[in-house]
Amino acid sequence: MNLKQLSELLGLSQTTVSRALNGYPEVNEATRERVLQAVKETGYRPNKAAQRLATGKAGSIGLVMPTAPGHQSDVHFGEFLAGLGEEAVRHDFHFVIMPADPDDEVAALRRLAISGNVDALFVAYMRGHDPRLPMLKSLAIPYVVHGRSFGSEPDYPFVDIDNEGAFYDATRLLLQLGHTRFALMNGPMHLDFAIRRKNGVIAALAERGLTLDEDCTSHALMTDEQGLLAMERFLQLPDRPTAILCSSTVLALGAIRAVNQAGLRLGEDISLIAHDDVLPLLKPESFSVPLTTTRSSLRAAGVRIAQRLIGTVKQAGPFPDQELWKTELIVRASTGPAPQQP
Amino acid sequence: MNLKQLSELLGLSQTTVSRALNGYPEVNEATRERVLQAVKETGYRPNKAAQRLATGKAGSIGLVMPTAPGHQSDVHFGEFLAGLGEEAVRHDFHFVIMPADPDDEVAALRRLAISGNVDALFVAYMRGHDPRLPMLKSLAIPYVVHGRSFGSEPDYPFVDIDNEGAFYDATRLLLQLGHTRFALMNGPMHLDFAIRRKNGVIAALAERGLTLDEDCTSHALMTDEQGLLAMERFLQLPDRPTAILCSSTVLALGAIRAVNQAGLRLGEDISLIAHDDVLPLLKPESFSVPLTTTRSSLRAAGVRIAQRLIGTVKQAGPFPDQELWKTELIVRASTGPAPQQP
DNA sequence: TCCAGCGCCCAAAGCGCTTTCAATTATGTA
DNA sequence: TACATAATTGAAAGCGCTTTGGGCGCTGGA
Repeated sequence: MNLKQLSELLGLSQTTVSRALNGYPEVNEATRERVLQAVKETGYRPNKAAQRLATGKAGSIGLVMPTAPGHQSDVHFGEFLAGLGEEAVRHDFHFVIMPADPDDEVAALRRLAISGNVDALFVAYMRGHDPRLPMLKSLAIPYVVHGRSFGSEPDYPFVDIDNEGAFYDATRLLLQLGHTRFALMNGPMHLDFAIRRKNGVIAALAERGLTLDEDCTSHALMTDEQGLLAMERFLQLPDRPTAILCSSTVLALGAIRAVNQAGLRLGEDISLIAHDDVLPLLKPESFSVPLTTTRSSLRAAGVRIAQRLIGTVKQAGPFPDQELWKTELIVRASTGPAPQQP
Repeated sequence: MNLKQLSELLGLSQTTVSRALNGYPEVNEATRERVLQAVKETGYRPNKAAQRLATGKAGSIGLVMPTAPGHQSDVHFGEFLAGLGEEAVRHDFHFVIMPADPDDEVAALRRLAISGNVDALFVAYMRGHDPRLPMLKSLAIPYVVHGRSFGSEPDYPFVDIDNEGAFYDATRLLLQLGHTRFALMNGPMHLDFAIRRKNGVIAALAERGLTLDEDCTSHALMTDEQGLLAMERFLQLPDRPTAILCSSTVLALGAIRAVNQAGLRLGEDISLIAHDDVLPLLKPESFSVPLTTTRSSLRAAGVRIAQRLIGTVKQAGPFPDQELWKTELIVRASTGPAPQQP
């Protein structure tokens, strides 16, 4: 059943039927009722491809999913998707996911954009001086970035959290507790959030005349395994740190295993603050020693970005271009006073 | 730049250019070269919507992502997606993800199918007597099911693991170790894999004249929290189980926390076998007591299903309709002889 | 010498929808 | 009554691609 058949069945023109269905005002209410009734009876559904060809709109937002054989799938990504999805479903939008080799992201994003398969793009895993930014700007398709790109002029639409502030505050808390030897367990070095978090730590330390040692910094994928490895390294240092800043509860999972294996007590021998993306799988309050965290829901960010993207496509009012969310610092049992010097 | 402009530029007809691009044989090699060259120079990309309208093919596979405010995002889902993606990227396919309220999945799937946005469907989270099956059969769009539907005639294309066999084998191992009091920590009761796993346990127990107590069975979302709760319940039973079968390493995570909190030792007081979907986040060998598991990679299943789906769309040879993968039983430290009766 | 057959290429007809431009009728207004 | 105006509806022109049904010039066997 297509438009033509439907209109013949109703004795109307395709024009009128189309208008009736799309809510145009210039069609008689009685006629519209008839059309709607017929749609119900026949189960007619407009052909999306045709609609798209005619309007240029696809009703979808696109994103690139980094993936490759051997590429670690990222829990954070799934959670973010759930947020996007939650909002998209309210507007009858869908996603087009273009899987791509992480080395090929710029090209993949461009392909996705000019494929005409999507109305808007969502971009994540931002890096410093991210090469996707100039590309996106040249592309004339709406987009929102999750995160920012350190070193690039912030003249693009984004939703980000105050990573620097979060880690600054966390560090200050540990300083107030008397800690002086710090370590940072961070995400991959090239990622924007990692850069900013590190800066936050450094800034807070600098106020007390302290510095962050290279040995006491790790940059790695945010998996529990990497957390374990990094912590083992820290613990073997001659003058081992007592205060750990950690970029994810996933990293913390491994880190804490290392602490336990070393026979140390979390919250006493070692204080740890992790950033909590509010992953349903890893609740900081369910850790055997509940975790002090800086918190900001990844999922909520997904919802918000979807809102902005869909709103823009539907021309539903202006949105603030740039949003910087504050994080919460939630104190639990994994932080305590610095142990007395032996 | 569109086909028309490109063909004018080349002094050819649209027909010839189109054929040259799509690899039809009836075009002169020299001409084809010229066309390809021009494409490179102009950066011409065919409009997907138009292609789709003309051919009816979309180059995409669709799936429904269950989501809702408050709905737990599922790590397993993300991992599976990564597998699908890995294969899709090799064939320049993409996904269309239709987010849907879990209560609305049948309708969402139908919408997706008739939207014309996808060439094939992937279906997961199968239930007993799954209502999506008859719907899919009536739909004339290729699909592959991940899992099966207990109680439905197995006359649909699927990739599944031998859940019953896996849990049968796991139970037998524990029986051989002398255990007699069993508990099963399962996924949601309505899901197919949960039903089959339970049956596997029951079958193995029956051979020794044992039964699985209702009190010793839990059905819940596969989160660490639920694992904790279930295990706490088990441990409070007057005659508490010594052998635990567990449907996921995620559940095991919580379960083990409960074991530790109760001051019991895993592999001695309590033996536990979990099913391992090979989630990168939770490696059974990295648990403080390495986990004995039944193993089958979720990601590999994703790759395989994508292969079949894409192959079918591209008419690339016949595929076996139904694949049942064996799982591996990998013994580590979380299983040991049944403790002596006090 | 003829004509079937082949190699290449083209015009034009869709695919199913939206939207512009116009036409027709009904409604006021002078 | 006459004419501008609003209210409805239609015809037809795309959107950019694929594909059908020829057409034209050559070659080679009869």
